[in-house]
Amino acid sequence: MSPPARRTTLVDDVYESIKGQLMDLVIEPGARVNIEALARDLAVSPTPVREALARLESDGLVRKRAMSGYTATPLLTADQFEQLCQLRALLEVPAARLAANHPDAAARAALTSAVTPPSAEIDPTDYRRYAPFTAHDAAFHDRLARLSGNPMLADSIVRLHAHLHLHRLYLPAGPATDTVAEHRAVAAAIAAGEPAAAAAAMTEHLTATRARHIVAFSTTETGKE
Amino acid sequence: MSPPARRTTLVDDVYESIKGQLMDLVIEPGARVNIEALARDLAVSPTPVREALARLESDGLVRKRAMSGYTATPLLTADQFEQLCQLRALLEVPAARLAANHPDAAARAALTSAVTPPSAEIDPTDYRRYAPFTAHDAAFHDRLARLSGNPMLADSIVRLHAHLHLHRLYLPAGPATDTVAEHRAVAAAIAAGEPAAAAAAMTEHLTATRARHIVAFSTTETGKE
DNA sequence: CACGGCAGAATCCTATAGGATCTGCCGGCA
DNA sequence: TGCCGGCAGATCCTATAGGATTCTGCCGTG
Repeated sequence: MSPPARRTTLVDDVYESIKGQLMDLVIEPGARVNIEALARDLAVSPTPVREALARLESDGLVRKRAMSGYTATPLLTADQFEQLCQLRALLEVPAARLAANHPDAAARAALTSAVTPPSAEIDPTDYRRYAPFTAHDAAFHDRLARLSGNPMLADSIVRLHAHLHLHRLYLPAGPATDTVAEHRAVAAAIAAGEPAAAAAAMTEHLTATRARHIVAFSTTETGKE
Repeated sequence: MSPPARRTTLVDDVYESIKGQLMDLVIEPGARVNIEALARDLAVSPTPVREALARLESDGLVRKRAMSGYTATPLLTADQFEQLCQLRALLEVPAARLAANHPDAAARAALTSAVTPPSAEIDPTDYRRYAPFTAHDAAFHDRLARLSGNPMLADSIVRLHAHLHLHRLYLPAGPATDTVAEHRAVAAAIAAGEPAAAAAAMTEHLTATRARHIVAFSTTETGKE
């Protein structure tokens, strides 16, 4: 009965586990990732660990140097953070516009329920057991992205959230109440089916978010590549 | 002297090789990917093949079903192709605008030299030994994306090209001369440092490209997920 | 003729072993 | 003091083996 039947592969479990450790900062940005040590921690062999790391590399969460192993992706520099904000605006503002045009009014309204920050409503099977609020924020943006009706657009957006998340854990940032209020404005415009208002609210939110986070770079500058 | 010194990992070679086979349609979309068969072909063990496939999965070129192996990602449906075009417009039009604002005038002008379709100028070390023209098209868009000055934006754009490429190989599409002419217009606007004109030219190009390719779906509809 | 079940083969997934490479430390020399 | 070369330990990369699971073809039954 020890391993009688597995409905999921070890590699998948290991992948989620390592991803969680990276998101929780158990493995700090820039730190070297020891394959055998991870394998011992997870009580598996190095083989599935290597495969999981290969996937995480394509996700941009770790980097590989030939014959030298993996390292956790370092934090973004100030320039890179600016570029990330710029890219978010290019993707998420149109996503909000599209979501407001979604034909299913009920689905649009359901987004409003996602703005309330319930700390206990987070799916425990998901890998997001880390800092509750930043996970909630990511969940809201993910739902909105999927509501755009363009899965490829949603994937591109979701892919960016991992990097943002790491920075949020390094600073307390501005008051969460502001973020919730901005989310509420976006959700309201989408529920009302007003694309222009939704786009404007999202632009406002992203601008405010950038302002809340950019101050962290003035004090602690990593400077690393 | 058999394997005296390797400056690159076997996994990297295998990754590029499999990617090439997918791009060349040696492995057809939707086909099952046999790990051991690939390992025999490449004269390596299954271990590096598995690791390469894990990376390709994150790239979206293959899919994994637990306990059942990998399959090459099927061709896009008509809906997905529309979504891809929409996403390209969101990313590449701003990229053209940014490229036109690039401070280095020489770099902007260098893009113009990339519009000529020299079939022999393709880097042989690159994995793009497949259909020459579509590779040239991808190279042009890649260079333009990098010229935007936003590496994250460029990565998001490049990530979309793989899927587009597969479709280009399934149809002769419209005359290549049109594509080259459109590229020339985009490059000229960027070289001249005119963001609005560059954005307009890119919009035109993407619209025309979509029109050239969308007709292929009316005849052969895969219908698969 | 259609459908469900079963045995064999093929394939996948994980663990382990061994050769090759890199990193850190230590002593010698300018 | 500062720099360079070499050795030991740790780590990585690849190959191979074996248990577990899935797929395929065949047979029997309704």
